[in-house]
Order: sequence, then C-alpha cells, then structure tokens
Amino acid sequence: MTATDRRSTRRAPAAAHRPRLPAVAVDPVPERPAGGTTWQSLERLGGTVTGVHGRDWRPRYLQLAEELRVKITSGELAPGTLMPSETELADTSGLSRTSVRNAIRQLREWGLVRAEQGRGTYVRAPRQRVRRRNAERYQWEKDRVLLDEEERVKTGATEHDTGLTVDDLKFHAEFTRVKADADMAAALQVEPGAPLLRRVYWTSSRHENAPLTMSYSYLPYDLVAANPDLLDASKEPWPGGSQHQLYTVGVELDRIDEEVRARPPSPDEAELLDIDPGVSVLTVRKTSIDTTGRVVEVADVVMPGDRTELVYSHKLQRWKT
Amino acid sequence: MTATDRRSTRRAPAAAHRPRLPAVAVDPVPERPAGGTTWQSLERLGGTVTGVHGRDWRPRYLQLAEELRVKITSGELAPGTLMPSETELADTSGLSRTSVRNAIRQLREWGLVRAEQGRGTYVRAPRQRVRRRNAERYQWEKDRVLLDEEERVKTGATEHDTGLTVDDLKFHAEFTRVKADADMAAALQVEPGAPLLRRVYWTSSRHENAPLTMSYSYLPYDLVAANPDLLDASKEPWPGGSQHQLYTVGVELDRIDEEVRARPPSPDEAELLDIDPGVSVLTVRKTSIDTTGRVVEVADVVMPGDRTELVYSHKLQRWKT
DNA sequence: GAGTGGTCTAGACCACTGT
DNA sequence: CAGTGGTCTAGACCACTCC
Repeated sequence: MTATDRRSTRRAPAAAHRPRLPAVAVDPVPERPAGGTTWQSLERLGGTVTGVHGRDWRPRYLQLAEELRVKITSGELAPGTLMPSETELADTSGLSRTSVRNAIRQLREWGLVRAEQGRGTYVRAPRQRVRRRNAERYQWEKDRVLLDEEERVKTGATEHDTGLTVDDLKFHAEFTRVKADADMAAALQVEPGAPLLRRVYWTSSRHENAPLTMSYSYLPYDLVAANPDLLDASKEPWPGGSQHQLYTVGVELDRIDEEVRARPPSPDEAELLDIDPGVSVLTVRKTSIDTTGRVVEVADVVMPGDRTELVYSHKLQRWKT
Repeated sequence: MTATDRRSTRRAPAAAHRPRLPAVAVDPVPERPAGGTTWQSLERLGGTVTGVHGRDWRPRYLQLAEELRVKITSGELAPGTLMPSETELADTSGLSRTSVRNAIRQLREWGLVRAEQGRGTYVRAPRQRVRRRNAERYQWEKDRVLLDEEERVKTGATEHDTGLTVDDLKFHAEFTRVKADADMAAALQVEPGAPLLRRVYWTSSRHENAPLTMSYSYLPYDLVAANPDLLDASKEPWPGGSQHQLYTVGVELDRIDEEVRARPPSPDEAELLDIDPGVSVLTVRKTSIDTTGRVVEVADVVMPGDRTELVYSHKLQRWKT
C-alpha cells in the first residue's frame, strides 16, 4: 500500500476538515464555563460539536482529545491511572502517533494528564482548589505579631491558608544580597544598585496535588540588617511570619497592595510547581507599605494556575441616609 | 540522498538531545521572572542556556523559538510585522516545517505572535497592561449611585478602569431568563431551578490590543423584575452601573467577594478575547451581598490573561500601643 | 492560482525508565 | 533489554486569503 493509497482510504470515514463556522452559528453566546472545584470547568474546552445528525467537523486529534477527556472526567480513567501508550492509542484510534501526540498535548494543557519520559502518561487528580484568603490573612498575621512567641510558633501563614499541618510541608529558603535592578528599584523606591536582601522561598509537599508555591521577596538591605537574625535563611520559617520579622526592626505595616497576573511558567517554575509548560501560573506582586509610607518589601508569589484560587473581599461603606 | 543519510549528516552540527541536568545544576535557584509591563516578563521562558563555551542542549525548535523571541522583544521584528512563512523559516533554518511549527507554537503560547490561516503570522504588539483596580472601583461605583443622572452618564465603570472614552468601545449585552443550575443555585443561595436573569456582556474595541472583557452575570429573577427596565438588554449600559441598577429595586450593597482563577479559554472565549488557545484567561467570580446578607448577584468575569492585571489594596488596622 | 497556516502520515533516532 | 515519551524529517492534502 502506497502512501497515497492509504490517504485516500482514510478519506471515506474521516472528513478531517470542517467547512468552518458551525461553532459560532450554533452557539452565538458562549456558555458560562463554570468555575467549579473539580474537572467541571473543562466541560466546553473541546469546542462546539455539531447537532444530532451533524458530522463532527473538528480535527480528529481534537475528537480523540475529547473522547479521552470524557473518560477522565467521568471517572472511567481514574486519577493515577496509566494511560495507554502513544503507540497503543495510535493503533486503536487509527491515527498516526503525531496526531495522538497532538491530542495528548491538549489533555496536558487542560491539566488532565502528566507525561513522564520513559515511564508513561498518567491521569492527574482533579484540581483541589486552594483558597488564598489574602485580605483577611494579612490582618490575621498582623494581629498575631504582638502575641507570645509560643502562641505564634504553633501555626504559620501557609497552614492558615491550606489547612495542612507543619509536618505535611517541606520548606525551603535561600537568602542572597543583591543590587537592585531597574524593576526592583522602581518597585521599592530606591536607587538602582542599592543593596537588597533577596529571599527565595518555596514550599512543597509529598501529597499528590498539594498546593505549591514559590516566592521571591526583596527588602532594602539596610532595613533588615538591624536584626542579623533576619539575614539568616536557617532561621526560616520565622515564627510569626513576615510582619513579625519587620516588627523586630521597628516596622509597622499600614497597607499591602497586590497585583495579580497570569503568565506562562518558566521551565524552572513548571518543574517545581508540577505543572505542564502550557499551563499558566498565577502571580501576585505584593507590595508592603509601612505607616511612614515607605515601601518595605516587594514579593512576587508564583502559584500553579490550575490549582489556585485567590479570594478577596471588599467591604463597602454605608450610604448616608 | 536517502533519509538515513540525511539524518546522519544532520547529527554533526546538531546534537539535538541534551544529557540532562544543566538547567538545574547551573541555576539551582530560579530567577525572578520580572512582572513588567511589556515583553519583559518573557525573558527566561526559553529555559536555561549553557555557559559561554557550552553547547546549547535545548531542542532545536526551542532554539529557533528563542532566536525569534529575541528578534521580537528587541524590536528587530516590530509589532504588526508579517513573519517569514513557515516554509521560508524551514528553508533558512534548515529545519523541517514540523519543527518550525513547534517553534511558532511556543511564540504563540508566549503571546508574541498571532497566526491567521491563509494570511500569515504577525508579530503582536506588546501587552498593554490593563489595571483593574477592583477594590477602589466598587466604592467609587457605590458613591456615584446617589449622584444626578447627568453626572452618572458621563463616565461608566469600564472607562474608569481603562481610561478609554465611550466612543472607543463597542458594547454588547444579551439577557435571558434561565433556571438555576446546581452551581448557580449554590452561589446565589437559591433553590435549583429557581428563575434567574442571565446577562451576558462583552466589550470590544477597534484598537489593537485594547482591553477586552466578557462577563456572565446572574441575578434572582424576582428581585430585578420589580423594575422592568432591568430586564431590557437595550437599556445597557445602565447609567451608573450595576449598583445603581440594584438601587432601583431597593438594594444597597454591603460587600463584594471576588474569587480569582486562571484557566485555559474555551474556543469561543479565545476568539472573542483575541488570544491563542494555550494562553490562559483570568477569571473573577464576583459575589455581591447586600446589607441584609442576601446574595443579589453572581458574575463571572473573563479577561485575557496576557493583558490583564488585577490590583487589590489591603489597608491594615493600627496596633494599639 | 499562488501562497499561507492547519491537519495528517509513516518512519526514524534519541534519552529516559523500568526489568 | 524493551518500552515510553521527546524530537525530527519529508511529504501530502486541506481550507483559507488575496490577487
């Protein structure tokens, strides 16, 4: 069988290319993609399928991706399951391995599976949404500062967010002294080249799907140098958190600003946070301002976009009647 | 020249596969990916390159992607420029078209280029960050409610966010009466099946890179039916915004909760928001609670993840000294 | 009709993981 | 060692856009 023969036999059952438009015509107003806590929000990611007697005009790799998505979200392929190998899927689906790989790339971008070289492709567990209640968390942290150390040690900020105990988490910290680049100089309102303390943290967990986070924090070096303990990474995690650290050098916070963005992960971040490149990270740039109006810390927090949920609450003032 | 011949000649200059590890060994602590306002934040997306005399072990399609990224971020390939065609890139780079397409897929996921079938691939303009200052916006909106209509008409909420005037924006609204599904029933604290007013909005602009947004809003039908004007999509945009609409049926808001998430776009959303599938959207689920504790509106707002920046500010209470 | 990006194939070599 | 996913090639047909 020549290559040309094979292609023409395929054309009968296939019809791989759609004449465009049904997606919009059938469904002019996009459905609301529910922001659920499990696989729910992936319902409509595959695109619009044509009506009852209509043909499925989507490319075949997307059809395969959709088939597999249904098997996963329905539970037929349970979390942790080893998927059929690409070669096997190619055989059973009648597609080439390239097309099978295209389908699997979709599943990976949807966060449904993870591929491991040499081992196979595994079904991920549904995303366990982690709420980061930032607004109330900062006040809670501030209130704790003036408590006894014994009291502060008991639980830290990460546990407050996640409900996990200290034993579940591995904690990494690394401190360096750096010079402010243009970006940081502007953010911290210091001269470019000014000495900064750079702190890189990350938390990890043995639990599947546990929340992971990494953050890059910058403080004016002179500010923290007043307490040598603050320069020592081995003293982390500090009992009482960031705000208590600043308290030891005479700083009281007045305001915390946060800028939330989404962007693709760097390769390093993808590995550490256990996400596919292609799945976005959520980033929060946290700027802490003290009661004298100084910027005392700028921190970039990076979180896996498919597992994180940030919660903010805005209280409004009453009307004067 | 047979296929095998060709491959062996390629092996001399190529060495496409890396012996693993340098990325981690050379750079154990990930760099802080700057959250800049232009192309800046894409600096390290290509991964770690080996040292001065070292080889570049990354796959060749990533090397090509990196070369093109540099040309774009440096301005050599200006925004709006038509990129060389895939065939041309394949010829000049010595790679196959498949590999070239892999490289271009990277550029698309980074939001650097947009491909248009039949036309070509164009360099996108740098993302113009749009700040949505949600916290202060809601209070601003509430304060406006009691002003004269003439005053309220002048500017709406979208203009407040973006600085664009009304003329720059096209506004779409579509209202329907629906029954609450399980998700919405829970969010609105009503019985499943209860009648809801569903409002779908989107704003668009003729300007390149203008901010786009779409939102799905749900309110208890009985609540809004008290003012028939609120059921009429042609009355949108309402002068004075959501909070003034609710004011006409006797509702004063007390609190607005927001849940921020990132997820891949549906095909519809990708088209409307002008992003590549592969670029995440930022979503905000906005829950409005009135002064009697009722949930009066739940809205899901969807924004392009590569162009949106959400800003929150948290004021802290002073310590009692 | 020529050129573009989107889909698809058949087949190859590689690094990596298990046994 | 066999099997897996990651990379790569050469070549094909398609729908689409523009002239």
